[in-house]
Amino acid sequence: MTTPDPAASAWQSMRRLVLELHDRRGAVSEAIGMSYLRAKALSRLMPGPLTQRELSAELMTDAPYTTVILDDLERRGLVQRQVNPADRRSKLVSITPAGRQVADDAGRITSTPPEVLGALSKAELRELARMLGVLVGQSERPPD
Amino acid sequence: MTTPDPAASAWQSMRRLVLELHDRRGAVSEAIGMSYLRAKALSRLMPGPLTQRELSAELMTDAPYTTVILDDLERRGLVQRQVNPADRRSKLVSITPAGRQVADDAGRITSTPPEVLGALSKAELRELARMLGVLVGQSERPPD
DNA sequence: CGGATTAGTTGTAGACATACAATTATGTTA
DNA sequence: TAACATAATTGTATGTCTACAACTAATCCG
Repeated sequence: MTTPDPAASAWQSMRRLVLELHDRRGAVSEAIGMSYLRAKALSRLMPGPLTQRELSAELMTDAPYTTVILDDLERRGLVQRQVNPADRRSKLVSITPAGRQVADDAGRITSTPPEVLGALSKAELRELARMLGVLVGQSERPPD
Repeated sequence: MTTPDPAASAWQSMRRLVLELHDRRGAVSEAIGMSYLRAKALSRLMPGPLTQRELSAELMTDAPYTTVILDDLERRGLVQRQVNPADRRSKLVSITPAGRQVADDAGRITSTPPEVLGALSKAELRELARMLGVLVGQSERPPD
């Protein structure tokens, strides 16, 4: 027997839960009638407008494909592009009310926790959420 | 302020950690020179041979695409197909030593926990691993 | 035996994503 | 102003995945 490494075990369980046992990405695509990446683009625009360059970075796509995605979303009336007054080379992409509607539908699916979380007590869930919150916070913080 | 739901918070943090902050799928594909799905196929064959039908179910792919994937993996010398002596309609797919090598490389990348887990104490990590283990176990168990 | 079922293969079509080259418009800087 | 850099677009090529239809071979069952 190898000594179990709790960090490795936790990480592998997390991956298994998110990527396999409770993957919601297919359900999202089906529910809103567009690819997961398009849904992700809408969700990134919820807090406020972004330039295409910024959106490219969020989605990890190159500029040409970002154009393709936005052409699609704009045709559907879910986003708007307008020239950035501060730098007329770039365009600010903003989400429309219809786009918010779709993003909300998608968000409802992805963010609803799997029922199985009920297997833990309220106290355990609070502790779990706290620890995972720390990990997210630390991951977002640039390393010192 | 809405009352924070710890289950929803935990789930969203998990998704964010796995899908965004520490996604390894791109790195795996790049490292081993094939798609993530092919890597996943190899990993599923590690415990032992499967029929193509069983492998299809694991990968959530239909039979024709499973054939395509296996043609590719076989051409690379990473898997072997042989007629199942117990049912000559089906074929048993087994991983080769070269395939194990590749699967190990991929596994090393996906299963290495992000350094940020060091932000939690040993005791916290044990508790985190325990709770996530419960969730995985419950998710795999068919609902009563 | 003969019909139905199952496992796998071949082929086709299309959506989606990645990558790169070339171009236009705008902005920055020497 | 001229040279260069940046943002976005257009176009092309390719890899990947999903879905379906049609087929062969083997098995099961009435």
